[in-house]
Amino acid sequence: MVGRPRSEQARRAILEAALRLCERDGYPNVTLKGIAEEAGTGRQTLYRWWDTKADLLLEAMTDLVESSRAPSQADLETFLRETFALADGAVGRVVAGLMAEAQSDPALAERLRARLIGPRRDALRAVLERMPPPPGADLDLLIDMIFGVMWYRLLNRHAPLDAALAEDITTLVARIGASP
Amino acid sequence: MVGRPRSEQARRAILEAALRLCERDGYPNVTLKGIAEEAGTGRQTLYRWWDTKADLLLEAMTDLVESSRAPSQADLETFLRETFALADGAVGRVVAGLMAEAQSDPALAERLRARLIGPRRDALRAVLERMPPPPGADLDLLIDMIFGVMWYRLLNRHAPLDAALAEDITTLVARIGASP
DNA sequence: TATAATCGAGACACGGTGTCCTGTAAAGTG
DNA sequence: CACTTTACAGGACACCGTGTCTCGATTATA
Repeated sequence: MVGRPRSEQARRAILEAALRLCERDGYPNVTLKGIAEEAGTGRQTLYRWWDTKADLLLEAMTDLVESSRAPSQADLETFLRETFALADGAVGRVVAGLMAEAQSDPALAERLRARLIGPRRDALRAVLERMPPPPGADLDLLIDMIFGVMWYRLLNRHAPLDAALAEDITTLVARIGASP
Repeated sequence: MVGRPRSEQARRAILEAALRLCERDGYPNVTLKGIAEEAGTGRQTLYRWWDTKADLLLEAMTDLVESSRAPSQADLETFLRETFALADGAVGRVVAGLMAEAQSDPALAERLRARLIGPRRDALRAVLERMPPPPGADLDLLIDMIFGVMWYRLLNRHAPLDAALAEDITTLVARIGASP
């Protein structure tokens, strides 16, 4: 086990090419063949390091989300506004594509939960617990309802993910906390 | 414009074959070629009447949902329990597959909203408006949160869609209605 | 220098899609 | 009873993305 080391340059070129193509053509229209050509790399190099297109984009997404990590010390409305702003753009389309693909790939579904969805749930839980006063209701259900709205709108696109939604949700959560 | 009429027998055979294969292999693993073979029909017959696999399954789903239409005169908890029971089985998997495919097919997304999601939203709205007392909060947001949980769990599969969830949501909605 | 793992590049089989064609069957019309 | 029109089952075909394999060249360690 010595050999030539993995080229970090090739890895970055591939991930950046994948993101570029996702923005231009949309996640579902991106192919591994196209990524290799856009990155100027051999196709085998992709298959050596990632199992599928989804696996590759999941790595690109985690890199991107972790780099632009929100302070998370914020209050609920700020947290939601920043989360929705991220989800409303190209990142949201890619993540929606990953969720779509996870419907036919249980292993991807597992990684998606572990690397993206789980951590975001933990972050929202921390924000809710720090609220004055913390809502008395079942926190898990509250998280499901808040992120449920986000995913529902992200996938079904019947309404926007904007600052108004962040405000409305915050108001509603406050009402729940205020009731006996 | 006279000619041989469309074979209702072939139509039913195709839709039933599609549902059978979805239960056996899962929606994403079903192919138009496989459906034609299972139904004992020519492939051109499928392409003549449906544009895509999703289009075909959407028709099968609407047929099925309309045939097993819930009374909808029920209270919120009953309505949710019946809805979740339907979504928790094979129907839910197919619908999740349709939503997944809609991420790469805007026309399908449109039909999905018009034929399945929209009507269910209307039904839930009617139930909420009939509640004593009707929740004062924004009904659209409430619908988004309730069906949001359902879709979130249906797609992400981190928790079940069961009677307990129906009860918890009903309790939470009652608390919202009780607060000023 | 020898070994080992990488790199870009291309060839290949496989499978699903969507179109086209053939011969046959079932309706309406003269 | 012909004639026209459309649907039917079945097969052939090109197209495209996937995933595996091979090749010679490159870049590290021992």
